[in-house]
Amino acid sequence: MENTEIAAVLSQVGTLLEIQGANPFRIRAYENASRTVAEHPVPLRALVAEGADLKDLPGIGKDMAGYIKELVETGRLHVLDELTREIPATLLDLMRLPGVGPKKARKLWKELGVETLEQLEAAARVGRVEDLEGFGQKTQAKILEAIANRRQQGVRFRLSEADQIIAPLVAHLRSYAGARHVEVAGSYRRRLETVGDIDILVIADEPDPVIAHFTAYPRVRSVEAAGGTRATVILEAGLQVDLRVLPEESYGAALLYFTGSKAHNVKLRKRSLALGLSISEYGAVRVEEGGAEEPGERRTGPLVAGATEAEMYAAVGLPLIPPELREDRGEIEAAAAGSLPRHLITVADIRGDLQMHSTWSDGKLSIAQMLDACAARGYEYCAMTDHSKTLAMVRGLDAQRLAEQWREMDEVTAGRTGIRLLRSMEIDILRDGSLDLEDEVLERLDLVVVSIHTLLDLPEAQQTRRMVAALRHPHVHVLGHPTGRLINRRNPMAFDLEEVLQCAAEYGVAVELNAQPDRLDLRDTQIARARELGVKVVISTDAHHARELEFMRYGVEQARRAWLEPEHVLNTLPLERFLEAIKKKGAG
DNA sequence: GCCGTTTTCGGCCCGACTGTTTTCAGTCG
Repeated sequence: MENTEIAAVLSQVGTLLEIQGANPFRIRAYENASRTVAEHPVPLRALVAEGADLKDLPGIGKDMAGYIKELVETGRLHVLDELTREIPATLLDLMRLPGVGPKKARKLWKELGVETLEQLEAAARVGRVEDLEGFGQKTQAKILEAIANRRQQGVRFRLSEADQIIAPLVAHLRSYAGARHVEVAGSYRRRLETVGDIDILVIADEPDPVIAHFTAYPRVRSVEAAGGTRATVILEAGLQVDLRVLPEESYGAALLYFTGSKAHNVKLRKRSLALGLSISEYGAVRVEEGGAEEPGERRTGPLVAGATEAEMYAAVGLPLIPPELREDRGEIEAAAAGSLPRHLITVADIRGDLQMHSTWSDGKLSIAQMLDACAARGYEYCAMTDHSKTLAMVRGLDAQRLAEQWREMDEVTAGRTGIRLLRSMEIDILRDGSLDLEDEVLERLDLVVVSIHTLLDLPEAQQTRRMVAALRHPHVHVLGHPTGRLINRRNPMAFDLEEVLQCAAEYGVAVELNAQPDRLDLRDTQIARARELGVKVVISTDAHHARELEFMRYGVEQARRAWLEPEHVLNTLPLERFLEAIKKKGAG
C-alpha cells in the first residue's frame, strides 16, 4: 500500500468522524496524520517492514502507528470498516460539493435517505432539499449547480496554467487607482505545482469599489459571494478566485495569512499564543490578561505588528520565511534555530541547461537556434540531448547519426566563445536496464542523461531493478524525469524511489528536476529526500523550443520548495568546475 | 487522537459570508 493510499484512508476516517459529530480535535488528528503520511518521502510500508517506530513521525501517536501498520499489513483498517457500517462512505462525495459540509451531508442522509450524488441530484430536482430545516431554495439551487460543475471539471490547475489565467486579472485589478497593493497569495505564491483556487489580496482604503471592480472583470463566469471585505468568483476557465480587501496597516499580516499554508499558519499562531500574542489576518495583538473573551469576538489588544511580513515574523521571534518553505515541514523550527537555508536557489544561479532537443529528434528548432537562445539567457553551457534510436517515433539517433550531429555541432560552435555546447544525449533505458547506445560511443559524450520512455507499467520490483541497473552503468551522469509522471494526466511509474535514490548516492549519479510544467519530476518532497541523501540535482527544462527555456523558473521554484541551495545543484557550477564534477564520476 | 521550556491532563487558531435564522449555525479558507 502506497503512502497516498494510506493518507486517503486516514483522511476518510477523519471526514466520517466529522459527519458523526466526533470531537473536532480527534478529527484533526486524522487529518494531520494523513498529511504527514502523504508527504513522507519514504514508503511507510518499508518503514513498517524494517520495524521502525512510526511514532517518531509528527502527528503519529500510538493509535495512528497501529492503524498504519494494520493498513500496510492487511490493506484494511477496522476503524474505517466500523465507521462505514454506520455511515455510507459515499457521503464523502456529497461533502466535496461547495456549501455542503458534515452537518448538511448528515442531514441529507438522515432525513432524505440521500447517500450518493445521483440521489442528491434527484432529490434536489423535485424540491425535497429546500424543505429541510437549515436548507432553502438557494442552497438547493447551489447544490444542483455544483453537481453540474463537477461533471465539467474537477481537477486542480497546473501552476503554469494558473499563471496564464491570473496575469490579466491581476493587471485588471492593478488598473483600479484605489488599489494600492495587489498580491496573489495562497498556494500560487508558495509556487505549489498545482493550485485548486487563487487567493488575491488587495490593499485599499475603500473596499466596496474594489469588490465591484473585481466582480466586473469580463472573464468572470459567476459571482459566488461578495461582501464588505471579500468576494469569490469563478472565472470562465473554471478557476475559483477569492479576493480580500484589507487596510494598509494589515498588509503583512494579511499576506502571511492568505499565503498559508494552513498548517504553517496554525503553527505560527500556536507559537504566538505562547508569547502572549494573537495573530489574525489583521495583525498581531497582545492578549489582554484576564480579558474574558467572548467566543468568536475579535481580540482587541494593542496591535504590535501587521504592516509587513517581516514584522509579523519578528513579532514571534523569527526571521522572514520564504513563501515556498511555508508548509510546516520544519521551516518554523529551522527559523527558530537559525538554520534556514542561507540562500535558496534562484534562476540567476543557473549557469547552464542540461536537457534540450533539436530538430535532430523531436525538437522544433536547430542546434544553432537553441544555442543562440541559451547564450541569450547568459548560460555558460548547455547540453544537446536528443533522443536515442529506440524512440523511432521521434527519430531517435543511432551512433551514426550522432556522429553526423557532432559534425554539425562543430560547425555551429567553430570560432564561437562564451558558451560551451556539450555533447550529450537523452538515452533510453531499455527493458533490462541496459542503455540504448554502445559503450564506446557513450564514452565520447560529455554528459550522459538516461531516461525511461517505454514500458512504464512494469511490475514495481522489475522497474526498480531496471533503473538501478542503469544507474550502475559507469558512464551515466543524470537520471532524467525519474518518475515519468505527467501532472493530471499520468501517474508516476511504480518503483522504489528510495532504493533508486540510495543507488544514485552510491554511484554518484545526479537526479533531474525536469522543469516542464506538466512534469516537475521529481516533485518537491522527493527532491528534498534526494538532498538529504546527498544526491546531486540538476534542473533542466527539457526544452523542445527556445521559448521553453523559460520553464527554468518552474524548476527552480520547485527546487526552492525542496530547500535547495546552489551547492545542491550541479548546473549552478561554473563550466570548469561542472566538467570536473562530472568527470570525477566517470573515473569512479 | 496528539502532545509537552505553564507535561501525563487539558489543552488544541481565527474571522467573514451566506442563508437561514429572529440571534445564529454551517461552511470556508
